Amino acid sequence: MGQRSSAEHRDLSALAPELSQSLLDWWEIHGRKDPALKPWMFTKDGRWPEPHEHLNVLECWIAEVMLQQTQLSVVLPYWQRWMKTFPSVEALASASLEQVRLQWQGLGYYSRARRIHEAARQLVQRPWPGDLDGWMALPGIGRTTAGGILSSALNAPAPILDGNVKRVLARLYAHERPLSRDQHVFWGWSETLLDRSRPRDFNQALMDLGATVCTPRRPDCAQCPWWESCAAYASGDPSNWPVVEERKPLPFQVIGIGVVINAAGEVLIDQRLEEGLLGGMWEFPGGKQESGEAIEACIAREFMEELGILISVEKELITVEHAYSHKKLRFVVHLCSLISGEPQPIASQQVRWVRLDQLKDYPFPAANARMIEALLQR
DNA sequence: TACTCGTGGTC
DNA sequence: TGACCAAGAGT
Repeated sequence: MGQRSSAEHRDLSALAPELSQSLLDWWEIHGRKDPALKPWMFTKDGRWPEPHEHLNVLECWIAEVMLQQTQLSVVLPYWQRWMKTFPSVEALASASLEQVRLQWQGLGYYSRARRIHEAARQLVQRPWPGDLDGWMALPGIGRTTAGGILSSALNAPAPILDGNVKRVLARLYAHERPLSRDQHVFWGWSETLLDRSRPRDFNQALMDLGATVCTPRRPDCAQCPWWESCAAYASGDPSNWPVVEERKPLPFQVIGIGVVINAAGEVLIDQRLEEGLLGGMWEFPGGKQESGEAIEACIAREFMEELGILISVEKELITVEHAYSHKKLRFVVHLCSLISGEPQPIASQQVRWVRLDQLKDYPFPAANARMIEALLQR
């Protein structure tokens, strides 16, 4: 398969009005228009908004960020709780980053929480953005999120390009390269097809189509309003699109973790650096096992290197397997005792002794939450 | 461009 | 049951 230029794709711009109409007709009947599913998309009296009506921009912004790489059903309870805790941008801006992280705990991609907090602190100091570039200048908001906010809340004519839309477009045009490539081409298609008179409804319809009909596996083309125009359908097997990326196997590592308990019954935790994996989250200290190294030796070494203390490593508490986006880890967790030294934040932001009943006040990543559960049930 | 950055649903 | 993949952004 050689290089293809966008000029080799069909030009659907002349057909855009017709495609938009058939998509919106489908959406009126089959779209995910349920206030229990995405409440930020509805008016306060529970109606789908008319074209001239605006929605709560804060609610849409928070939802759009939470929905980055995260499924609708997962986001909903987080969004509900978040809007009760931080009902205004002032409430959000005046909250501590720690409080914000606690609300985000379990959602993943934790830099999103830090960036929302930073954006809120900017927004209470100056007027809110009025256009795409203004929104994109805020931390954590890229073109899709900005377009989502503007089209959802204000019905402004801004295109979007999320995973659903990319898949639909890749099939519609039978694009011959993986979704990670040719971003400008996909953006051009999304903008070409966008219904300028109903951008809110159109964008929602396009995403709903991808999520419910033009699905990754076994697309239900019999229900698709665009089947007659779809190049992938015409090819005979639409599931051949999008073209699959070649994927590398996840690297695997064993991590030794120590739960040090002192005479007062307190446990030692540390806050990770802001940069990198799980930035700013709290954890039980530990680190990578080196080749040929016993796990007990690994844990003792990590505590000496990263906290400057000597510990004795005792019995195992739990082993947790956890897959991140780009690596797979096995955490082997041992109970430990302090022999000598005062813990120092050598490789972390801070270290702290806390009682077991205080652990719930600290944001922990999912793998650590399982360790805490084992510790509390011990 | 290519890589990092989480977690849970789904088959 | 491991692999794929979600309303992507930042660097």
